[in-house]
Amino acid sequence: MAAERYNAPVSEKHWQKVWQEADLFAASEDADRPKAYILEMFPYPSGRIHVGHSRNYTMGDVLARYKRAKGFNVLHPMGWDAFGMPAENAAMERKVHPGAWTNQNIGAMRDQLQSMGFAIDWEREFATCDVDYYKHQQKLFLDMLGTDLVYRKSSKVNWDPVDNTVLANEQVIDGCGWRSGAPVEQRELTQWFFRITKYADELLEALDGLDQWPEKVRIMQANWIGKSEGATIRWALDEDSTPNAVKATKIDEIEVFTTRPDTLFGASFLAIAADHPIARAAAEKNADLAEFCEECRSLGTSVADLESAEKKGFDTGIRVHHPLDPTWLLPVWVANFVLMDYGTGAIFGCPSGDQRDLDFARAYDLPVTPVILPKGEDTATFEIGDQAADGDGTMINSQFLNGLDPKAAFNEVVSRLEKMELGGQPVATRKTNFRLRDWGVSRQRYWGCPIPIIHCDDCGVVPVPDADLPVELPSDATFDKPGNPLDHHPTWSKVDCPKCGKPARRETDTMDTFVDSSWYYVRFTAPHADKPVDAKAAGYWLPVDQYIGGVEHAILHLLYSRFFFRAMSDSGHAPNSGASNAKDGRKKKQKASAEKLREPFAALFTQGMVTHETYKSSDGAWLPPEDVTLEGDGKSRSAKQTSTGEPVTIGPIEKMSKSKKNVIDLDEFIGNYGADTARWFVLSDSPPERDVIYTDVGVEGARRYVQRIWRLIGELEQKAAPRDTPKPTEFGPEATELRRAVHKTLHNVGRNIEGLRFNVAVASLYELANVLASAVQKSGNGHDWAMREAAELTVQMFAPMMPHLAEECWSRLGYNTLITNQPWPQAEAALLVDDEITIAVQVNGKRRDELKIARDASKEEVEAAALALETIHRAMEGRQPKKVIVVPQRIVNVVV
RNA sequence: GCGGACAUGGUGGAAUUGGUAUACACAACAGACUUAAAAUCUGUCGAGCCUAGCUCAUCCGGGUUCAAGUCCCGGUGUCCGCACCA
Repeated sequence: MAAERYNAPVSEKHWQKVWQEADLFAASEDADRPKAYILEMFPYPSGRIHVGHSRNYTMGDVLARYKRAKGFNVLHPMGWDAFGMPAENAAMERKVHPGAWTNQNIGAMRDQLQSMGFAIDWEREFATCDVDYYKHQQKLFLDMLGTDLVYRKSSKVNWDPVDNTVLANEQVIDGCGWRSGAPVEQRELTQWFFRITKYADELLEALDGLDQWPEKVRIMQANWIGKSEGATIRWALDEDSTPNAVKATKIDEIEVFTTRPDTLFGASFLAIAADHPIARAAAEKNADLAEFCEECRSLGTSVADLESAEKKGFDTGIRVHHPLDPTWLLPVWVANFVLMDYGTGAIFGCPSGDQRDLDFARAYDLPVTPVILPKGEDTATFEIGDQAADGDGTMINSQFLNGLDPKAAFNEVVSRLEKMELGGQPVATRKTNFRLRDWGVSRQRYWGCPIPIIHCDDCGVVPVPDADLPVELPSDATFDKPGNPLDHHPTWSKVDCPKCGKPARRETDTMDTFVDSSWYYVRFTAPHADKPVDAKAAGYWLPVDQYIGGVEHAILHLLYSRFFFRAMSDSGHAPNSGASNAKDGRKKKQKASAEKLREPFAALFTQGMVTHETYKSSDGAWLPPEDVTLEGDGKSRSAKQTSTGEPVTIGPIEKMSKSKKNVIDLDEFIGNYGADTARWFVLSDSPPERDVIYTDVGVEGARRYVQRIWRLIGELEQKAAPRDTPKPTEFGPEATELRRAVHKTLHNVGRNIEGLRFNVAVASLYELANVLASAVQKSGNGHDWAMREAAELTVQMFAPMMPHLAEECWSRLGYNTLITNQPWPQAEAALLVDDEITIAVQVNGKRRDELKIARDASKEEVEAAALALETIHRAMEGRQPKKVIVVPQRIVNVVV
């Protein structure tokens, strides 16, 4: 028989060409077939695709090919999230235009994706930096502005005083600018915002309906939205301690938001943000306070930095009156952990009931009064140590609240405060607060979608008229100095006011790239339409049936998209419900509600990353794996640099990233092993939602399987019955055994692909290969027919995962059709169940033996058979069974 | 700091969701084929012991249950997100 090796590079090129010429993956609306929109999060064109990236596209591709075989009309597009900072950095460092750099990267990465043999409709490809894409985005922006979903307000940015430029959080390292090293300041800029908070409740409520999303993502989003029921409480400033600078502002109270008004009698201080108006005013005449506020501001705008910094405060000297006891004065502190953006920018601290407040009180020697007595504690002996009592209990030391539980106390105290007045207004008001903030989208950068606005001295903010769209980026910008190139451009921003005709200025800020990725999945449904959304196409394809991407997008990208999709609908860009698919039963049910289709992604899957060891040379530079030679194994492993022979430090296993150089380039990989091996490898072993570690030996295993299957199919083909041999009416035991294994595997592979458990599908195909290997040695009644069936079904099973190899095998089996066009085979139900099964028999929960018995044996029969076992008797040691638990087809447990 | 996850042999992991723990793969070891190597094939492979068998093992400590890798409570460790990275 032909023992030649499968030549992957040659075959793969061939079949890719065949598919392309047959135009197999072009999608079009077809109301007669159920649709499946499979989408992987589109990539940022960073330059090269590495094996890490290829994993989620492979998963999507397997699903797309599988759904196609199941008869679905599949949309599986690809595009580029092409705006963003790396292109601008490249422009500064290498003097290439961001557009040129980006397009070059896109070209290279498209080639790489195509060499993986993905079943993508390339006709629909676009990049978000294409004018034809972002002009529609400008239209969406304007329509949202028209429906009050967009507005301007002042907001803080990280400012590098040396480079005179705005810094992203990732460009701030230990409070200093990444290029200049200068301490970062905060600056207020007027910026554009999307009113995502308008949808806070809806976005939260709708999470319940996303039952095909991972629970953890829904929880994270719910926490991010952070709905909390509480109250605002107003505290009057004590006149004697209030400095004149504060009095001059006419502010005579501090409003705090709290979720725990019940602990009001445990209050020992108020803490306000460094940017609170009172803090600002007080700092004017207090140099020490001003310095402290400045210190708070130098922490930057990142919440993570703020909250993990040491908790610090500064006593302003100002005192406030307790709302329920005007003679009780509390100090007002400025604290670095209070955020101006959240609530009212002021809190009251109850140290006994909140760990952070307690730590703060202990550090600054503020009083600690317990107000909640935990269950099981005694009033007389209860004391707060270094643990706050933040649980349930009974109110104490709280006057009229004593004896109530916290929930009742909450209502009691708020009701009372609502009736009290301060300056003619109620002292307290019930309030629902959200942690979610409006989405600031202004970026002081060149490489993004221009915000289509004109600023006129007379008319103010003027939207660019539709007829003047698109506002295109100038191609002749310069990148030799820091700051926004659009600001530096000599002429671009100069424009006449569309209203009054006088000279005016264009907005030079561009949009956050998250805007680009918030609606690309809609655009894929009609990428060449002359409006942003073709309502009919969108109505047919949406929602995305399976969205696949990294967990790192669990909150921002996905929440922004959920918002943006709603905002599009509410500003006149809704998908047309009438276009929805009538033939699909499931769709029919959705049709009624499709009119208010609000969720863009019906199902979400978050896949893990591909990781790799990192290597560092003696001078601390990262080294790519191809320049590292490994020696020994286990504890004695060592490495040296191939090119220099210098010793190399083996670092931790980390996510493949360009910056650490621990990437395996896809081209190189495909050149060595072929696309199918790459596909098989990234699907193997690790569950798809978990990280997979790249190792050469793991790849070898995948490569061996490719060759092994190729050989096995060849051997089976040689010994099998000719094509179209009629199915025998009877099969011998060998043939039946083989057929059972094949059909069971078929059942499992389908089930596991559908559940995206690719590693399990792969394992069952490995198992099947072992069965096939022994089957080729056997013969018997009907066995040659069973071998042909086995060969054909096996090839069909792995076709979604290794499509090139499958085509090659299919043609070797004598077909001149494409396996890519074959329907998914149906497993024979009768072969899936065994007549006789093996169940375990336990005594007192310990397995002592197993029992072979007819599948449909009754409980009594199973029990009798189990008790008759000699081993069970021995294990019972003469004791009488107290109880015998029989779980049909599972287990018997004898309790003695 | 806050929020979310994860932890099973030397290694990646499986376990029909509470029912025979360690499927499948990798590595290792032994053997077959070969002048030799590669490739391929076969076998062994959680630990311990008084080895026809028994005991102990799913990060650590408790609990629920006839039965726990799976559920509950308390720890430890690792990873991810935290709003201008994409």
